[in-house]
Amino acid sequence: MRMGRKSSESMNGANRSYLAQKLTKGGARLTAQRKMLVEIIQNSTGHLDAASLLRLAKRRDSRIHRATVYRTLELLKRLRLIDELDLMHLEGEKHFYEPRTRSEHFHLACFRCGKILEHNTPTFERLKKEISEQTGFKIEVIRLEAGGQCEECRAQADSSQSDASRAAR
Amino acid sequence: MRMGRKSSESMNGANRSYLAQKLTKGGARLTAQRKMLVEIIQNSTGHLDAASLLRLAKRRDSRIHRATVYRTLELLKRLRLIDELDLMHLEGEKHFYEPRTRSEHFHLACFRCGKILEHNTPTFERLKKEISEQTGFKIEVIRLEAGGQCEECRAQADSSQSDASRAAR
DNA sequence: CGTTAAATGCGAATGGGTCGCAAAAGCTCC
DNA sequence: GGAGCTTTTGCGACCCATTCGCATTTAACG
Repeated sequence: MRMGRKSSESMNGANRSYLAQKLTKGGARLTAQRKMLVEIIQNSTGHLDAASLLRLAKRRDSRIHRATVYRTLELLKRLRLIDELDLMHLEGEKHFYEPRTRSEHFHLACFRCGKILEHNTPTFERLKKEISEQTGFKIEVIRLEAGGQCEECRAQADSSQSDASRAAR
Repeated sequence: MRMGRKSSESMNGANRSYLAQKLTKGGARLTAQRKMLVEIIQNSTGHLDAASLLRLAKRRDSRIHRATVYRTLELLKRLRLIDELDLMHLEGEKHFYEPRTRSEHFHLACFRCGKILEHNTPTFERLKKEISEQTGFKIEVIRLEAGGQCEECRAQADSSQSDASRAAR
């Protein structure tokens, strides 16, 4: 393919075979673009949207195309290597992505300051189990998101006007 | 305004004052369009998207505009009269809406047959409480959605090919 | 009723995401 | 390690849900 890259970069042997295994199982090919995109996602700290991912990828190889990013995200989603988030549409309709390698958690989006908190409790695990048991539904993907006010913003809000008068209009 | 309507329709006095109260609290005006849209949403059984809502509204008054529907949905969301759902993007990126009058529940979207199940358990309530207690976050909106396979589709899937080979590519 | 700020209709614009196609690159098998 | 077949990529046009700016209309309050 078009990318003259040294295949070292920041991927070690172990990671590579893991990815290769995941990607090639079933017919998906391990292309330079896919390797690069997965690397970027794995190494990123925050929550990436498609446009940011494209921007970062273009820094390594400017020839990569938007469509490839979207197609790769779709693939990784199907393979369960990443999760797709909406983050309560705090920043419009775009989606965010995070690797599934980290431990499970859900997201709390502060409507005031825009901060995204990650959290988890054993009750979430229990809830998932109950859902399956009670409904017979096999959960493949689950997304829990809340919007509201973080602790800091709450403190500020208390000394300001009421929510109701701000909400209407 | 442009709509020559008898203000009776299917809204009774109690509902009307409830809406009037909710809408006018803080400056929002009780227009004929808003009353109509809220009525349609309240009386609808399934999950409405903006386009369906517009279609239904046009049946009552063809002059209502798309933008009004979107603006009203935005308003109702802010006033907490409706919840916005993504339903795991089973049908593209559009949003669905449901009145908050029904009791709380979350949604399970079957990737196979497209069915949307509604469910709830006391553990969900407990989870919300724990989130607030543990993080200090004040939850204003919460959305729990799962995607996977419903009981019926699971039975069928068992006698068919494996998930993995279907997912890759 | 008259006034005035808010809401509507309109159509153009935006923005995230998708598609069809020809060229290019992985994979497989020898 | 190259031929040959299949998947993937780049590309740009396209799609679809949603938003915007502005002139006109209307609800709400006096």
